[in-house]
Amino acid sequence: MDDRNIQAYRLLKQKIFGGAFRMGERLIETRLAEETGLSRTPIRAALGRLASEGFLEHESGRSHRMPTYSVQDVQQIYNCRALVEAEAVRLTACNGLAHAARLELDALVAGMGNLVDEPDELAPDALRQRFLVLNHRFHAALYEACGNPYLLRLIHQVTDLPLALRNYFNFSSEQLQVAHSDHVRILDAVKSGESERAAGLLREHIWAARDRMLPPPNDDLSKPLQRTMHPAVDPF
Amino acid sequence: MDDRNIQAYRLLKQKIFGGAFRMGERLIETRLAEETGLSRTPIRAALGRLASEGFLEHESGRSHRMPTYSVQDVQQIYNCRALVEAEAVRLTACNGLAHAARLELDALVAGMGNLVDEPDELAPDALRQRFLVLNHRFHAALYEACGNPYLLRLIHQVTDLPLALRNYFNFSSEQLQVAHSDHVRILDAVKSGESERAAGLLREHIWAARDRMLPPPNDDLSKPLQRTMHPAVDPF
DNA sequence: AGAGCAAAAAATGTATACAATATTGACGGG
DNA sequence: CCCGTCAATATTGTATACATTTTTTGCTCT
Repeated sequence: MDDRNIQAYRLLKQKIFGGAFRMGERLIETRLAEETGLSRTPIRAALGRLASEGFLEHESGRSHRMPTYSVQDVQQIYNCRALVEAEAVRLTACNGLAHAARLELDALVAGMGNLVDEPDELAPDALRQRFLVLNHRFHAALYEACGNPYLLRLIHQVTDLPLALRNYFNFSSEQLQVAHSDHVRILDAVKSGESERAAGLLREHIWAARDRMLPPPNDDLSKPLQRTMHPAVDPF
Repeated sequence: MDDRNIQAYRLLKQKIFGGAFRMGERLIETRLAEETGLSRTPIRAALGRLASEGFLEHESGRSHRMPTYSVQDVQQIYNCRALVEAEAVRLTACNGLAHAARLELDALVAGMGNLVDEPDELAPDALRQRFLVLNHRFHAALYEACGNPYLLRLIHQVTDLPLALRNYFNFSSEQLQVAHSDHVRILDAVKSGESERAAGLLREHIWAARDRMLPPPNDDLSKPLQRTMHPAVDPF
């Protein structure tokens, strides 16, 4: 239909998370409107919403901007992730998995297992991208069953942010292997209802991801990050 | 000067948190525009932002609506509060309080102490209102020093929501007294750097508030709440 | 009466014009 | 040569008009 509001929001979110803008770059309404063929009104609404969700910065009178993240920012975001996601998985383990959820999680884990077991079937970049998408879906599916919609809201705020940042880090295939075995253990704990263990494992999993992101020893943690790669996949 | 966007946002937020709308009520753009003397554009932007922050519901083509909260919703919101606020106060205790923050917190605690010690100086409703405002500021100030802006963001999302709900619950003066002594103990723990104890006390404090909100034994926890009082104070 | 339908009214979604403000670039003085 | 000032330009903020959709109203038929 002509819900250009939704269209504009989707388009911009994809561009943002696809790495179309550099950190600190200005997102100019008129230009975006021309590029997308929409008018300024829906573009503006989408920018406002994205800013309110924390994916863009905005001060009155000036353009919306892509935020600049430092290593410290990434660490703080991952600390938030560990907090809220561990609680969600704890609740999920308490509630028990529905049949459909169990099937989906098994499929996602199997998919990631295939990727790490056959690392030569794809180019390294493509492999990483596929893994990241499956990884994101796996985490989302784990939390979906937690039963607290307000907690889910919080989770999305801090889990979607790192997606925009994945363009700034590289992962070795060993790291993917470790992540995969973490997932297996976490899912096991959830299936058997060991809620505290599941929460603990997940917390460690996120903390490990946080620490892995530390670039080569760097004096100034508040310096903006440098980008390392340009993928173009979106998990939405 | 004429940032009507900000004006509209403030005005609507005050109306929402001041209890101007019933649960489920439609917020009609043209009417709000007429009432406030602003045009539809800034009203619309403010409504969109408030919806994106979770304070209003909206589906495309229909009016923005005030959400309807059940007892279960309130419980889930308070569980989120306990989670994120306990972490924030833990961090604050680890970091240590700056001088200015310590003064402010002492003043707020003293203010609440005066209110509960002299309960007859004011009408019960006025007393409750003043206490709630000081209480909100106390909690906000406690978390401000945690050093993680992303965590602060999450906190605001779930701490501001119950403000809109305070119109649906009553508090006895004994409950205020208990809350006050909780605050004293929490602040003590923070001052002496006992981070885990501070976090634990705060978690219990929030959980107690959650359980206090349970209305008389009620079979259906997912039934919408009934309002009980009509204050008009805003802590923003 | 009450349900179903159609027309009227109301409200939202979108585009666009204009005003207010911020940004850019050129110019001149220190 | 760098810095500040001022004009030119670009961009955002706001109002408003119109198209589209939803909601209400009134009527008919059972």
